[in-house]
Amino acid sequence: MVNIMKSITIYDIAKEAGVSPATVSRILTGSTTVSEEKRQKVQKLIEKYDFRPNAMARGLTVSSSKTIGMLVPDAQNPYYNSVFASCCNAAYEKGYSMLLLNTFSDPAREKEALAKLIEQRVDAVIISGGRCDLAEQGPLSEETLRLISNRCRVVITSYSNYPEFAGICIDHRGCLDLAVDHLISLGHRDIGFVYAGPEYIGTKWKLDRLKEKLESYGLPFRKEWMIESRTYAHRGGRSAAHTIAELDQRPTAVIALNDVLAAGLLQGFHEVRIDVPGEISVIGFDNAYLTDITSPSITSVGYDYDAFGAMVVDYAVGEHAQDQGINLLIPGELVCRDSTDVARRA
Amino acid sequence: MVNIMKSITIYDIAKEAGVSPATVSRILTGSTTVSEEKRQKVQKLIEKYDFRPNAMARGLTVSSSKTIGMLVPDAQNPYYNSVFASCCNAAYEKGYSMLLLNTFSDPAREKEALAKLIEQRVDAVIISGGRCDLAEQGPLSEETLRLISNRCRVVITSYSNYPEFAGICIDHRGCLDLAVDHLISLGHRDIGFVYAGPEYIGTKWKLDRLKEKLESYGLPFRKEWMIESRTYAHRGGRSAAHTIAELDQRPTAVIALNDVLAAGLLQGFHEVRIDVPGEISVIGFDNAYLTDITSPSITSVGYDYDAFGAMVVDYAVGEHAQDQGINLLIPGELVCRDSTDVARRA
DNA sequence: GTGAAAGCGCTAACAC
DNA sequence: GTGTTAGCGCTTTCAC
Repeated sequence: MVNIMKSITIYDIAKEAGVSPATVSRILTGSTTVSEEKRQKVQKLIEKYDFRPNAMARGLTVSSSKTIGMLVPDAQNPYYNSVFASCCNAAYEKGYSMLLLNTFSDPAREKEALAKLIEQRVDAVIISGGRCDLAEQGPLSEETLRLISNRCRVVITSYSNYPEFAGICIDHRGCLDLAVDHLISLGHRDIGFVYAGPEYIGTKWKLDRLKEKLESYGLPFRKEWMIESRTYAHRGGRSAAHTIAELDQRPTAVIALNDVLAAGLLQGFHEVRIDVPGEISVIGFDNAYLTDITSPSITSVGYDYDAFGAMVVDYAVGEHAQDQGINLLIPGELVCRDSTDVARRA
Repeated sequence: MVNIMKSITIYDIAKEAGVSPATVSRILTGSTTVSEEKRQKVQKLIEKYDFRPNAMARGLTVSSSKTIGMLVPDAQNPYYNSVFASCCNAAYEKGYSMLLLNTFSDPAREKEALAKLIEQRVDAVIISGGRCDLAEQGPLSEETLRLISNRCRVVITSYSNYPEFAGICIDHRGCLDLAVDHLISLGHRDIGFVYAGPEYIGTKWKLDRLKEKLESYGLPFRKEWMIESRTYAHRGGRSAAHTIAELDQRPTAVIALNDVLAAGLLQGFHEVRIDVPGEISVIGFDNAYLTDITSPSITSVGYDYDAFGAMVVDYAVGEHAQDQGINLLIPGELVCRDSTDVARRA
């Protein structure tokens, strides 16, 4: 579908101003000094016609589109949404625009989307979630590697084992520490964990760290308190709550892999009349906005999404080109709400 | 920042295949038939090098970028996020990519973002929220109009009073009907409403319709049951619940402008020990994912976001070019959950 | 400081 | 069918 009207060009401006197109270009880019007189004249015409230089033409000559592509499994998901939105803002500040493509974690679609971004000649692609989040990142397929290689910068929002990609990753271990330390400071010693997707880095790191940490404190790491859910959705937390309710000995606090599972725990405990935080404390991760609207509100370890986005974009636009393949951690921040309280033994 | 490596072009492919660039182009676009022999040879080379045609170059010659720009007040907001995500998918199906820009409802930023999209030569821009959602849409500023006019198609995700723009709008009146009919079918006669932003179309249409509707049914439309909150956030609903709790005569059901306010009502009623749905029913709009995770879960009138996005994109890519300036309504869908029940008088 | 001209990578006449 | 060529709208040498 073509645009309705042939739009105005620097030639039109140049002719009317009685200067050369090069001069108009110089004014646009500010590359060289131009006599004040001509600058004025040209500027006036630019405003008169609301002239906007064609980014495609410019991109063609300077080999840069000033766009960044982003691949996410599902843009609807609040987490990816947050990351994307913050990247958008950071990109805007740097004069870039963001293109978003959903992959639905489908490898074929992923490849297709990547190809599309390459065609657009994005200056960088940000890959979020999916295979990149696996604890054991398989090698990139030869195809993907070739598609990417030398064509644009790549940063993944996870820990990167790929020498070609920079990784900006949430400090899952540090986040877990924050959660456990908070619970311990409230007197909890019996701590459970509800999680899903142990093959993913965020889960694995937290689980491993929890074990390490509890043992180092001489606290029990009990198998039956570590509940693997089949889903990240709230119903996973809900059924975990029922499981916990039936335990002979229950933990006094449970950590949920994310806020949605934590919300599910709340629902489940509510159903079986276990009071939160009176009888059991609950803490989540991500500090999603839903933490505020539940009853009780949910204590959560979140992150500064804006800082996250800014960091990702910094790498994407190549401000740290020397650090190819490096990994950076985004620290967590504890936000106390009403779902955690001092431990009370039955 | 330039890309690292000069990428391969149709000329390279053509030379190696011993054909002309035009032939390669023909194969790429499928515009004319090409001899099977040459097609094979070229195809092989395309795969060999993972050649991807430069979209900027193509766009420059065909005057179309195959991209759609979208302006939203805040991409973090779940509603805009949903709309954007569904547009993304719909666009993908049609071979378009989406560019997203945040305006933060700031006119200056809005103009800047619009200019940016124009520079990118997007084929269309989708404007969501902000001034477009006002019930009284002021005339477009001369500047904006000039910026847009004849440069690309525009569709707004609201009712459009602008002859230049198509409007795809949620059927707020129909949605309200659905909510009220549901409550009436449960025996409710005393119905309240909690809302914010009466200057916005979604609010105004619902409020007006509620009055109309209750009166037509001979039901009370009581001033003190119509509670205007200063915010769309959950705390608005919470304080509304407290207000309602102190009423001499309370409604048996309350409609909230959106699910977040409904969640706030739940919190508030919980605090003052009013049982939902036992003593009072609550219903929201948008069918956001949070409706499932609250206790009780929230009955809500939602919409088919995918259909919404598909419709918006259809107009954006000009499949209904003849219908410039037309308005279309997206119907609501009632989703019953646990926050509504039969009316019980005290 | 400024203009002429080449070139970015593609498509679309236009010839053959 | 296929090649030649002229743009698309910009930036950027290279002269002057």
